[in-house]
Amino acid sequence: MVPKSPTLKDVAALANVSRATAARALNSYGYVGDETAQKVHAAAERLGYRGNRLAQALRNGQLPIVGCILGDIQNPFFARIAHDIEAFAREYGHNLVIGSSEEELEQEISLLASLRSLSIRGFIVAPTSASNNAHLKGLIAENVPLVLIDRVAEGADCDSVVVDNEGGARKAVEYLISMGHRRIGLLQDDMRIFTSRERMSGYQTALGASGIALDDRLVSVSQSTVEHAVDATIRLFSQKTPPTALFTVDSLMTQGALLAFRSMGISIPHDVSLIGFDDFNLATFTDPQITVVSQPVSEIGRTAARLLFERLSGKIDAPQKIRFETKLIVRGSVSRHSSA
Amino acid sequence: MVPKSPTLKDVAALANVSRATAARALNSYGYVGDETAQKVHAAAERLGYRGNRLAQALRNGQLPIVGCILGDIQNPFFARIAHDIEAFAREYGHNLVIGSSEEELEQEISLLASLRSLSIRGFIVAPTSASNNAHLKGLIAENVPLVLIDRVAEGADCDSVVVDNEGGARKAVEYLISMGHRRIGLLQDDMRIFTSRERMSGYQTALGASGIALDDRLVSVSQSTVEHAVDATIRLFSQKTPPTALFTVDSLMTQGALLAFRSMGISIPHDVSLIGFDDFNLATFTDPQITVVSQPVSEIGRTAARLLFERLSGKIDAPQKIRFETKLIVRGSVSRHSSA
DNA sequence: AGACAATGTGAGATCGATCTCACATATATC
DNA sequence: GATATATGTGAGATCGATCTCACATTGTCT
Repeated sequence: MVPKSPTLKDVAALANVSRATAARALNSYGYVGDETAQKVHAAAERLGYRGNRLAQALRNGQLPIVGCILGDIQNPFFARIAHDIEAFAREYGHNLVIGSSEEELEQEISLLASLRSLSIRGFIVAPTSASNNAHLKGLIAENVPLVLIDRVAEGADCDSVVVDNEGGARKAVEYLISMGHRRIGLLQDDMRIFTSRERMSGYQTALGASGIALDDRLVSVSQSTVEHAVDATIRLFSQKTPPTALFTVDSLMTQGALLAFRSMGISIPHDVSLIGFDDFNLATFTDPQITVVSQPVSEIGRTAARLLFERLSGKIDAPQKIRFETKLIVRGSVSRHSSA
Repeated sequence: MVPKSPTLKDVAALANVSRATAARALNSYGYVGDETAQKVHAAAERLGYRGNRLAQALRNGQLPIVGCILGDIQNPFFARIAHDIEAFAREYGHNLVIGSSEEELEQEISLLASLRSLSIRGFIVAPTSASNNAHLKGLIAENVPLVLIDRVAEGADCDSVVVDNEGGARKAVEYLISMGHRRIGLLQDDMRIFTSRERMSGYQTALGASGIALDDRLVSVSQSTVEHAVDATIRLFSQKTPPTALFTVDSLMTQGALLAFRSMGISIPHDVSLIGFDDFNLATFTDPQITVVSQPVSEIGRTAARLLFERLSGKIDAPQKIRFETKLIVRGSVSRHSSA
């Protein structure tokens, strides 16, 4: 029969002191005699005492855990973000709980409630909906440390880290237009998502500025997986007069578009030009190399974590809203389009 | 000033009953009068009472959280595993804490200790070291629910989910040999890692069976990132007599190899044949499409989670050691090598 | 009517750590 | 020597929920 984990009570008993004295000795606060402290440490060592952070948390009102609710950890962008947040949290003696909203509002709400009831210390959330955010406002109203990442939510006045989605998308589409394209397709995520709205807005603004009419037939909606993007791309390019260029709103969709073009026998950039939002591992390997709107992924997660831990350590000034710039990286997947 | 979260005490006071009665009403156990139950539920509703799982956990001795310690969440293989475990955990009312060991033994030990002191319910771990595992044996000895994933550890007698690394690697190398290759390179991870050892063993066994002498110059060690793999591949192929084929032990290394070959002007499969362990999103997109040893990623995470939750629910029979088969998927990155 | 079981409820112990207050002793200052 | 401060320690309250035991009432069976 394996004994239960040693508790402070056990340490105190072995050291022949009270629990309060043992606590003072182990945590170096208040007054403790030198000899007594040594006895307590020796007892703790002998028993293999490691403490119960659960009990600490109940007394303090907070569990040293931060929560991270993203769309899908399988998206390399979110995986990188989670990785950086976990590394940051670890440096501050915290652990990271992850939850995938899977872009479902109810699931996001449920996850937040679940983690709230664990009394975790704070949240980094990529909101599923740009507009349905009473649950986020509720957290803010209760002064729960919260940082929005990758997306913001209407009326949610708290720290946030995003990139210039609209500007990045606009530059991409402007570039395609400057290369002679007029029928530019858009591979789009759910319009409830902030980044989709912003990137769509950039797409529309660029077209509008060039006097090109919006054409709904050139926009295809896909969930953010390679598989869904393959289908959406095939739908888009099976039309009678398909686009001559495609702009995709994340790297999984870019990869899905590549697979779809291959299966359709469409050559890039000969038959169709392609620009994707967000860089990815093999973007420089594919033939041709993919032109992308890159975002500073190495900064986003870390900055969000820093903002959160600043809140956790008591910072109370106005919410910080950080918006990183993007950069159009011109590689080889765009060719000039000339109409006959 | 925002009030603190309502507690059971508040609910009991509003309903004019004791805390015990309120608890019985809200959790549907013991005897509670109908009218009393209604009053308690109405009070809870009115106060927005959501409970404190921290206090519950202290009383029960366990936090409804499971921990997942993998190498690096950015590896798509681990991202998929974490995703599936989190989804499974959520169905059982648990949350998932992740920790990246970053293939550092001390970090894995520290993470495990950290999570132990939170009294979380169980662990799924991809051990950093095949042989240094006293910390894992310690958990097992204390009957902590533990499932090893992707790798096992010597002497750690607990549930595990792996694939046939040795067999998969052997098949890959046998295939290269059958295509006439004799100088077969290996892009390898740290040899402390179980999967590296196994895949190396498969590589060696296949060469040995064909009477081909092992050549240390054909083995390059890399950490499991695209960047490191690029460097390791360049080192391997900058030799006077480089390999005519390359076997890489994970998908990030495969991608790194591709990038390295591009930068070196090496053509696949014309100049070098390539087989990678583990499939990846664009393996069928690249030109040529990459031949891979595929593992059932959609099964691994879920199976590990199922085993863990079976333990959590009281299963006490002998540890289950599951080993999935792999499959060689022949695509276009291997060509026949004929010596002049 | 009496015995026994079912029903309903509240008080307080418990989980394990932290913290405060009370008490005792030692030291410093006037 | 008296007073104030510093030092050292233990008892028990506290966090918030669950659970057990004690007590009271109601219902059933003989």
